[in-house]
Amino acid sequence: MTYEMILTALADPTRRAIFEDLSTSPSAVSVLAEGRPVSRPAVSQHLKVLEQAGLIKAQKRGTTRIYHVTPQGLGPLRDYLDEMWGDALSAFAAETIKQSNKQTENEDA
Amino acid sequence: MTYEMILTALADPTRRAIFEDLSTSPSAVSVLAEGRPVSRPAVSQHLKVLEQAGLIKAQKRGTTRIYHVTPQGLGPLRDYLDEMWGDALSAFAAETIKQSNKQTENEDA
DNA sequence: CTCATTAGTAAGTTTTCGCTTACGGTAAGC
DNA sequence: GCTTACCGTAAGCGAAAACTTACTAATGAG
Repeated sequence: MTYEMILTALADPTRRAIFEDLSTSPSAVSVLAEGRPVSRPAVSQHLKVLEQAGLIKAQKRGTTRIYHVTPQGLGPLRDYLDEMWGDALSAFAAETIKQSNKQTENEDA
Repeated sequence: MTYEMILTALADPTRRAIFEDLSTSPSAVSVLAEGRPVSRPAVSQHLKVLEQAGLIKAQKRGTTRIYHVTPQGLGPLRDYLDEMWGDALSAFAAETIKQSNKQTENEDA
């Protein structure tokens, strides 16, 4: 939901790999666990974190649960990044102007 | 440098707060540590992680070191996000078409 | 030269987190 | 109904990470 949860969710390598897998095509839990060096419950726990972050959702079909990526899941992080990017640029610009002014003051003296 | 390092760097709340502070305006280490519930060495260690991720840089001035945000520091993460965003959308679209086809098959039968 | 200020580093501790094993719960097949 | 397959949850463990308390280094002021 929030960009903080998305960041912590994508910070872990295993969890990020699962998310990237799901970004290609939806898949069941046991299938996701097959190709990985971790157990199936570990994958389940990772899926829970990803789901709480709003990145994926489950779709029950019998006993199996098909997980798929949420289309706008990365939205909050994207917005946060845009905001920070703007702040960083303006902060850098402001500092450049500041330096320029100091330079001018020195020239004045 | 890489988007993995940026993700792990921004995942920690304290580190993210420091980065957001620096996005507003450059600051020295002791100043950054003042308003926070952690010690100054802890801040130093966080700054090291942020610097290795390419998000900030230091500027020596006497004994003090002024840290400032790198303008293009968030670039790699931004690129990664754009790529994942595209994948997520196309995966969702592909699944929608798949469902639509299955629906048509049922209608044919 | 001495002392004070600023900050990075080392070592040790505490906490967090990812993983495993074990268990419970639900749906399908015989 | 009984078994099998699939999955989430709980509890416990070990490794990683964040934090603290020293200590060391470098620069400026007196």
